[in-house]
Amino acid sequence: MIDVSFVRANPEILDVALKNRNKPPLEKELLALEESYRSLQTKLQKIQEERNANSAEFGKAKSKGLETSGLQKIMEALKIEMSEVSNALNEAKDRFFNLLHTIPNIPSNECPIGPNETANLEIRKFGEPRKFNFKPLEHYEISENLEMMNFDKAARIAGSRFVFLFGDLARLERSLAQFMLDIHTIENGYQEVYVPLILEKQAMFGVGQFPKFEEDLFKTTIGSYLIPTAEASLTNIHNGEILSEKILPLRYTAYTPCFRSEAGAAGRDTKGMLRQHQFGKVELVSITTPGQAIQEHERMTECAEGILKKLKLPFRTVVLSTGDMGFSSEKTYDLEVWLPGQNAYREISSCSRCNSFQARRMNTRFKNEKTKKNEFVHTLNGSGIAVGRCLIAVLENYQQNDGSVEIPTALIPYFGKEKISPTKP
RNA sequence: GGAGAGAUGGCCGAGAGGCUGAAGGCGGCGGUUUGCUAAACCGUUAUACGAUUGUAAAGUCGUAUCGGGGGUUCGAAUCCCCCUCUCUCCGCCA
Repeated sequence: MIDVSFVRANPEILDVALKNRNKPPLEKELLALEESYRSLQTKLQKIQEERNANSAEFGKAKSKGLETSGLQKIMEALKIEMSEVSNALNEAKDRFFNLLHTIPNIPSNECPIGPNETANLEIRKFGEPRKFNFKPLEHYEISENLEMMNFDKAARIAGSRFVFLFGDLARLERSLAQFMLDIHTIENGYQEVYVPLILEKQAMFGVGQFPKFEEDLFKTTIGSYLIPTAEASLTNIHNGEILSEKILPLRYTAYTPCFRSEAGAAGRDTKGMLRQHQFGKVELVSITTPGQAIQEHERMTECAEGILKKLKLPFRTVVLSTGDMGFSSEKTYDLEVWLPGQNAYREISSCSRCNSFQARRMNTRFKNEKTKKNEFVHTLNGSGIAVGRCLIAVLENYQQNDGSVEIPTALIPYFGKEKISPTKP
């Protein structure tokens, strides 16, 4: 969540930020709610102070065997007043925090301002889209010809937006994940983590999934939620902790399935496995000091880009505009991979800098060595990268005229052979 | 799932209605002694929020916090209820 004292000290900034995110202004309302809850809090504290003083008095009088009925009357009156004020305070607090918790992060001024993805800014491009001497197919056409990807069978038993991968395609998914994890752990210094896939409400709140985006999550019968990304599990590793500055930055990576209800996506990307309720993703998370965050963001983005480069998949990197950014982010780079079958660049990784927005929600701090004060850490997350979409990209970019698919050179040691061919000719 | 025992500061651990934000120890920080290190000794050492002083650094006062929530009481770390988690034993199980 945002820092309210910052909002108070810097008028206008919040409303401008909200406008850039296509949201109505809230600053006035937020500050008024805060004011009303603060004044009630002060009032309650004064009553408590009086109560404590009288109570000490009462104890002394009692031990001396003095008359206490007068004091007792005062205390009883105080008690009633206290419970009234405290009820009012709780209501005011709820109103204030309910609003605060739904306010998105304030975009950095490095971000292009614009209403949606059309305002995103391309900052670099890698690779040239391959020239085909035949009409490139979409990934599901290639896969169905190979008879290794099946949506009908999945729909029959799991519903829409699920998929079966068979044989070499299942192996491709697995080898891509292993390839990515090896690079991030061995070359990029991330620690591999095996994580819970079901998290409690509190943890989802910490990373900003809750309460505003609850409908995007799958809820279990015990009231917990399936993770929509390993970011949720990894970022929460240090939930509630005070870290030593010396150990920062911390870098974590995990390969997990991700579960998304895709509540608002009805009708979008319904063909193929571009948008599924369940997909594999290798995630990168860094926890840093405020001073390290900007450089770490660049580094993390380069780590994600490195995967696409090694696989020789053409892509471009864009800075998301204010209107296209996620709730918790102050700046986001998207990597968009070239899909010849679609003749378009499509998102395959998203690297976000969240400053203290998540840390404040999780209450994750570090002790500043110089000032000896506890400060909120900064958190960053990025896909390193989405495995399901990467599989699509490999299929479409490496498809051959005869229906087979070549395996990128860097992946051959993981995949075990150089080509995927139809099982039955 | 059943039975029992627990949860106290950075860590260990006392406290069993008021004098307890909390003994003692460890660790950390500052200092004295010292050729250096070590040791010894002395001092200091929670967080959040509010009010207030100050240009600021910071100070002063107050409130809350002993796993979480509720209750009893003039007053709760301490008594009662509910929940969560940990440990031990039993059952079940990849």
